[in-house]
Amino acid sequence: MSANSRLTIAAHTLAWIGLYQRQGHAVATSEQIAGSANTNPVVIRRLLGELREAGLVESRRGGGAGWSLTRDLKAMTLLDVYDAIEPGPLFALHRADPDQGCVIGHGIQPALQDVYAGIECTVRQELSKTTLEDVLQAVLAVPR
Amino acid sequence: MSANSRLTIAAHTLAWIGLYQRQGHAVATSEQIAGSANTNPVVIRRLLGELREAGLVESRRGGGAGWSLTRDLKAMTLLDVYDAIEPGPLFALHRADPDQGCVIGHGIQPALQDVYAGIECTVRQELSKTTLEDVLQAVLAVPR
DNA sequence: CTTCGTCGTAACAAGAATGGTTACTTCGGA
DNA sequence: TCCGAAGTAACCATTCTTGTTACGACGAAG
Repeated sequence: MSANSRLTIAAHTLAWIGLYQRQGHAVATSEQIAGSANTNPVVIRRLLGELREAGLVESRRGGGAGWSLTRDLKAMTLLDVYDAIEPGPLFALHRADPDQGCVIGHGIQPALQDVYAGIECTVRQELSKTTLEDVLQAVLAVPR
Repeated sequence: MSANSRLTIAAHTLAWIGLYQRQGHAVATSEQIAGSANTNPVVIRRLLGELREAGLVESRRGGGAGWSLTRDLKAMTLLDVYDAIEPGPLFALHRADPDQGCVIGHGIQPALQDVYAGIECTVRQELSKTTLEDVLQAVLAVPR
């Protein structure tokens, strides 16, 4: 499906900020997070920008600049993150409209739309069951 | 997520062949299906090739060539189709391995893998609930 | 045994999404 | 005023999907 790693990087980022703040730091920088996630700071800033628009994080500029959470990890689910960074549907319909003169071509889109809607609904339910706090605890529980 | 329409086109194709065979025809051609789905015959043949490898359809060459189902639409679920044409996972992990020296970097992949596995499991369950016969009936039930 | 329609498949191009990188401007505390 | 980091534009490489053309392989029909 050509899956991307945006949800992964976003979860990584939020867990990192959350842990860092618990260690007494006020803000985290994109460079620190990029170091942990092994990617480029601009990639992190782009993602954090979308998370900020969704109200999950906020940023400070100037001296002592960086990113911080707007609420506790317990009050943040993977669905919140997913909605913040993934715009489109899981499955796409036809690129070009099918032949409406054909019985199948005429009815296939409404028929599949129902199925797809049901699937997206269950995915969203599943995502909403896991908080970022759950993720952080699972991370810390991994033996080293 | 850059969703594709492969599952849609495959379902369209199978429903089309199924209906066509019920109308008394032995085989369907990629050109006929492409006309209904409003795409190119080669696109259909490529998809049908993958469905054939999964054992859902078979093809005949030479005179009177074309495609036919290997079993009834009732015995074919969207999960069978999905497995035949979608190789990868729904969500990807990091492109480059995260910093293993960092607590988050070390534990994030196992932690997220569990979550992702659970989600894929529910998606598969959901897909397995719908047969291609269900799809065809839903298509035929759409008012024109 | 030739013809013809269709499969099978390679090759290529367009388009979009993702991710990485560089570079520059803007902010605001020290 | 200085400086570190955000904000953001621009560009590129890669990959996936889809569409398209082209051509060989096949096999029934005549």
